[in-house]
Amino acid sequence: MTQIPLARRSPVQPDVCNLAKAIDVVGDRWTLLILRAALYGVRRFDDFQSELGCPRTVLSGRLKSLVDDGLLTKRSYKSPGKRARPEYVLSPMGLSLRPILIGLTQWGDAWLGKGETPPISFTKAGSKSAIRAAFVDIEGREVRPDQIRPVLRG
Amino acid sequence: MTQIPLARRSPVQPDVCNLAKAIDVVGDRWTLLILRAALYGVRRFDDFQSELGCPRTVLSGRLKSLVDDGLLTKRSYKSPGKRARPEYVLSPMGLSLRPILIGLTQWGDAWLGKGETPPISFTKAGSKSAIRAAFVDIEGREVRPDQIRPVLRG
DNA sequence: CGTCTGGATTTCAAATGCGAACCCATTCAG
DNA sequence: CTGAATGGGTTCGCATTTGAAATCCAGACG
Repeated sequence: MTQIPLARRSPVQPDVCNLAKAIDVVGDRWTLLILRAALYGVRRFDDFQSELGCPRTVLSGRLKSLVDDGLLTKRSYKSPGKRARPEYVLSPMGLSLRPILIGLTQWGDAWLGKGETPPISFTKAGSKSAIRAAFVDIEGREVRPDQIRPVLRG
Repeated sequence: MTQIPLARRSPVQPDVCNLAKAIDVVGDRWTLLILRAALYGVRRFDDFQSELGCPRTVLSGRLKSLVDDGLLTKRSYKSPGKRARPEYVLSPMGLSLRPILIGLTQWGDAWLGKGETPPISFTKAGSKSAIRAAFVDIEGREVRPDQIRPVLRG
């Protein structure tokens, strides 16, 4: 039961599509795992490395791309008595991916979690009930998925 | 100005984390591009291929994984006078990724679109004003990003 | 001075990727 | 019946990317 009508082609060419561009930037296993860690507060090369267990070459390359693309900012930190080291923190551009990664977490909870209680959930400050990713109209009221309509420019 | 406190490690081990599991399933350039096309209504092997321009071997493999993982359903279609062919349609599991891909589209519009009008946008049925990805509480009221608090199980 | 430590680059085998050509079953045209 | 066309793949080499380990490098410290 698919509401999506058959198409031979997407209505938007991949080279104009910002979704395709976004996939180019973040659509990679390691890149997404790096962003996941960054959103949890990881900032340092070796911390990323021991968290991800990925080759240092790969990590080094991905961090560089993420900095080039503007998702991470490279800056120095200095613990007293140690030499200055770079750390990688999320820029506003990177931070604004949070809703998407939280949405993906909840998708994983729903479909891959095997019925177990999710290890992490999200609430509104001061409240105990969970929040979830959704769509809202201009006044901030929820729009159900089946109410969403794509509109092509033209 | 990062509100995220420094962490040496994510609070949730990757092998328990449903975000990490989700990334394992969809965190791949081609996989995401396939899902993008599928959400636009593409269903057939050659249509995917000519849209993505990816090697047929890769496409064949990714479609197989997506079917195995439950995001796509393989079924037959038959145009009159032609022989039966398989087509790949989104399952409910795959369809429920829509909000995430739309969110990613809007992220791309905001950060990668170079100020141009996005080629595609989304509205609520019957309305003309755009909708956006956000968080809502249990009653469907928007929660601002700075109000979000993670809660660990345990 | 020599050592330690966090951050990276070099090296090289193994895996994955790519592109092109090929295969297979069916349907249609002559 | 023969032969081309069509949609959906697989096979085959080669190029790139990965992975794991070893190495390098700069500054603090004893």
